[in-house]
Amino acid sequence: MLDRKFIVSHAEAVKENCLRRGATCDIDRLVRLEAERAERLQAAQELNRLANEVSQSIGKATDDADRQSRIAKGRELREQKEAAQKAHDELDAEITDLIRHLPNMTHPDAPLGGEDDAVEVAVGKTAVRKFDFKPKDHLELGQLHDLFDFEAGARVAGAGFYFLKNAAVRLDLALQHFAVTFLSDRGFTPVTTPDLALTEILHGTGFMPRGPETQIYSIENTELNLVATAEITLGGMMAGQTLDSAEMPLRLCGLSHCFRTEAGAAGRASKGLYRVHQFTKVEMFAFTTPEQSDAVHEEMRSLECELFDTLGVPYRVIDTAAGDLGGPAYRKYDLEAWMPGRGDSGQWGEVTSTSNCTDYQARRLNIRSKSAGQKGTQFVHTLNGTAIATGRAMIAVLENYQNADGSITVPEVLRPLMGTDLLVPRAS
RNA sequence: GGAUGGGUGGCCGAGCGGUUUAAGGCACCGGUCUUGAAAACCGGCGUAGUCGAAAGGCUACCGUGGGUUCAAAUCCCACCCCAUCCGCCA
Repeated sequence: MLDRKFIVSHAEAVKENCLRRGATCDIDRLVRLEAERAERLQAAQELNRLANEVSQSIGKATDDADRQSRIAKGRELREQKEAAQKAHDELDAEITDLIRHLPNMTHPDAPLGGEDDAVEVAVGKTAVRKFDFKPKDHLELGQLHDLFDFEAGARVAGAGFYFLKNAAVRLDLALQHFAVTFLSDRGFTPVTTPDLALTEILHGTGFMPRGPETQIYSIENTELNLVATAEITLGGMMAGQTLDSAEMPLRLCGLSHCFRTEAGAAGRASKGLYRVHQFTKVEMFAFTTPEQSDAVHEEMRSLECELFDTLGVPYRVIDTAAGDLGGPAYRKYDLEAWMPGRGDSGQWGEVTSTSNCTDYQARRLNIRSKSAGQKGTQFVHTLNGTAIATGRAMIAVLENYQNADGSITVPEVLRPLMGTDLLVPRAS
């Protein structure tokens, strides 16, 4: 959520930003409503002040008649105050609703345009491999090694759910373990998080459950929702808190399941594990001061690179264009891994994403920071970044590390965790 | 899930319809004193909104949300959380 005063004082910039990000909002109307709200607020406060004065004078009334007349005056003032307050509250609700739909401002260096205008800013250390055989996709490899059961997943929970089996389970755990260990060693406090969160927390992080196009599963008759990412719970962890600036940046890495309805995604390239309703993810999250957030964003990007370099998976990094940013993001980098089995002859597929949300989430979640010896507080900045989403990482590993005979070499860093160097196809 | 007791400023803790401007203490910050420190004494000590050029006002906030009243930390209702005991349970 943007700051009201900021919107009013930078109306043109906000308008332009909305245009760039493909959001529609009548900023002029918003500015008018806000001016009117401020007037009503002042009126209500003034009436309340007068009413308080009268109330306080009642104890000093000299006789009963005097007392009764003061009570009558007080009652009248309270009624007027209530009316003014109600007018204010209605405007306030309307304004909040409008503001809630405004996207964050955009980093000046973020590319302009939409989905196709992302700029490639780096490539990984691992070269895209030239196969001297026709590489299989992860589903074919899964068949050879008995790794997945999508049919059973569909029987149990519907299309988009799946069972991992055999080496896939060990690979899933190994990837989680690798990511958690890697980040723990680099100053991130590992946490496991709830897989459900209150609607209010979803709103605070910029997710909109219960809309027609929602990506979120909700639990009927409750305020609970299955989380789409640990970003929700990690951000919510500090909701309403005031953090000590000296302790920041506060770095966390959270392990959670992620649930997504993928509404509207039908028909898009989504074979196998690529686009599913549930997966497991190790997520980085940071609370920083405003001064720190750009640097921490670069740090997260470089950690994501290091993770995939260490895994030996080829990837490229793209700087997402303004029109393709989600609401809360000020800037976003995606890592796209090379997936040899995707499309006709391999394609890049998004495996991680890191966003600097500046104070957009912190304002809704009311997360502030305070410096010793300084008066007042400020909203913190929040950042998130995927370390490893095991489903998509698994696709990249399986497809890139396959051999002509159908066996799969285990990436070196995962060997101690998997207990083997090579996955051999089951006897058919 | 049942019973009981609780949720008040950074912390402890009083207040239980209007002399509260939330007492008092601890912690913290500034000062006096001191060679320095401690002690003692004096002063300060929350967050947000709002008005003001500033000084400084004003408004809201005593777990949360409603209600009663001219007036609520205080009375009423609902809910949440914590503690202890019991039950259940991985």
